[in-house]
Amino acid sequence: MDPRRIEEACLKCKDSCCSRCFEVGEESIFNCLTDEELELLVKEKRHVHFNAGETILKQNTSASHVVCIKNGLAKIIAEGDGDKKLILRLVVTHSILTGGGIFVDEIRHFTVQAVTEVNCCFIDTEKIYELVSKNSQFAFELLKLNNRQNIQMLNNLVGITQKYMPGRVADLLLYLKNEIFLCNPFDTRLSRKELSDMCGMTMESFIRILKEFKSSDIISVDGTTIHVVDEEALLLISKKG
Amino acid sequence: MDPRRIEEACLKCKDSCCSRCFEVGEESIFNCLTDEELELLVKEKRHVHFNAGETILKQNTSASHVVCIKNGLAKIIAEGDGDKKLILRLVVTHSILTGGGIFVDEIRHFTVQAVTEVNCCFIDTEKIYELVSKNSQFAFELLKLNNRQNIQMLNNLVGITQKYMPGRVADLLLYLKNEIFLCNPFDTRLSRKELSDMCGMTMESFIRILKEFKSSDIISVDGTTIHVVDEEALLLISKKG
DNA sequence: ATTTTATATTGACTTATGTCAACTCATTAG
DNA sequence: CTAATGAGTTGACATAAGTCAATATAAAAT
Repeated sequence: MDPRRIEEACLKCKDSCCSRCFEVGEESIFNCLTDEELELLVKEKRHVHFNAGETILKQNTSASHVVCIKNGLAKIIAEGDGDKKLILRLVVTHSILTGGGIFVDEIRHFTVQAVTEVNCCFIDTEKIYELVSKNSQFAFELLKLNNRQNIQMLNNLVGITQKYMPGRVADLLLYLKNEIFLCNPFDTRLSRKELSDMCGMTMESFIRILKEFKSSDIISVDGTTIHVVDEEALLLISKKG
Repeated sequence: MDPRRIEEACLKCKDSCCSRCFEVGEESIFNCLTDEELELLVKEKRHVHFNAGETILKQNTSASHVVCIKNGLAKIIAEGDGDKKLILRLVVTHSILTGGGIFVDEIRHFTVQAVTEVNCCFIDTEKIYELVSKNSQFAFELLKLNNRQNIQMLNNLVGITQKYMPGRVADLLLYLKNEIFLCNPFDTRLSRKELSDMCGMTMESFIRILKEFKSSDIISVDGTTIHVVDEEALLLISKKG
């Protein structure tokens, strides 16, 4: 099939097609799809733009779509009773959000909110089901994705239950630097409250620990920008508890 | 294919075959398999017996097999640094353990230990891969299983980070009664240390809360046997934090 | 520039939870 | 039968972390 067919099928969102939501050569669960399958995916998908702060997916609503992030930064929030929140992880450019329970109860188990501007596609869950049954490699990729999230959450759970606050903050900083922003002075765009919600503690506690790290010359902070000066020290703090 | 062929292929473990590790009509990820596929699964699987306390799977070893529990009770443990442990959940008769990261890094991310006597089958991971590519319904079932575990862990994570100890103990008791033992005075077979490791707190703290619940006539306890007297009260405590 | 508003920071204090040590109780070993 | 081991229980105390209130800073609005 001519690649231009795909282009054509996706007039509204131009280069935002899932086919090129990912760089050439980049790993993606869509790589394994044939042109025909890709067209099936693309045909009815919708491209949506969100401003910073807007809610992309809301917890407890029905999981009718899978979201594929073309560019931007978003946070995944588990909303508890009251106004208690836990930010599970961040999702960046080129991520796929299956949304928690698409194969179980078709309900979203978390909220996703844009941190920066976010461009993404909404893909009908039905299409995903169809692809799983048509293309076993795709099923495999989805299983992988699921597994990875499972492992990440497990590590999170162990960290949060077994480490003291400095260890958790160290883990957060390492996560932001090495897994999300991939550069060193990095601008989180996240408030102290949001950062503290990522390691399950109060904003005040988080600030105090950040201050400790600053005065120990482990990091330097300027607004929402953080510079990891002594990564070894962070690794040590993470290990020790 | 004659069902007796399967029987024959599984001489050593008789009625412990995956085909009948599950009651007739019971939901199982193996239900969707054809006789031929079932034979593939059964042909090289091995039936293993464990005594109480024995380790079935060990964290950080390579995930070469999937385990299917024919009968018995086992606990899933995430081992942290030092001797810190977190019991993630229990697995009972008719459970399947995919082991954390079979599709990602082929490493087990948790330990599984027998609480009672456990009879189970070890199925080669390769066979699972083969079935995923052959039978899309099976892939679907695996995705479901994965999703369910993901959601359970998410709820766990939110509970542990956002609830005070009484709420977490209440959740544990409700979980044991309604999801694991499915009867009311139930014998957990678990020590106080193990129970406390399930809700991420010290044994001493756990005992104190259990005492509170006893003196409030919410539960009664006899050794490892617990009787939930006032479930409404537990639900209330769980809600309130 | 000045007011307003939200976020960040700091300090004083409270409390939930962990730590340590003593003691009870049941079970097993000698 | 006693000793010994280990789990369960309790109390006194220490501390990590949360709460509340005050202040500082930055951002936005007038």
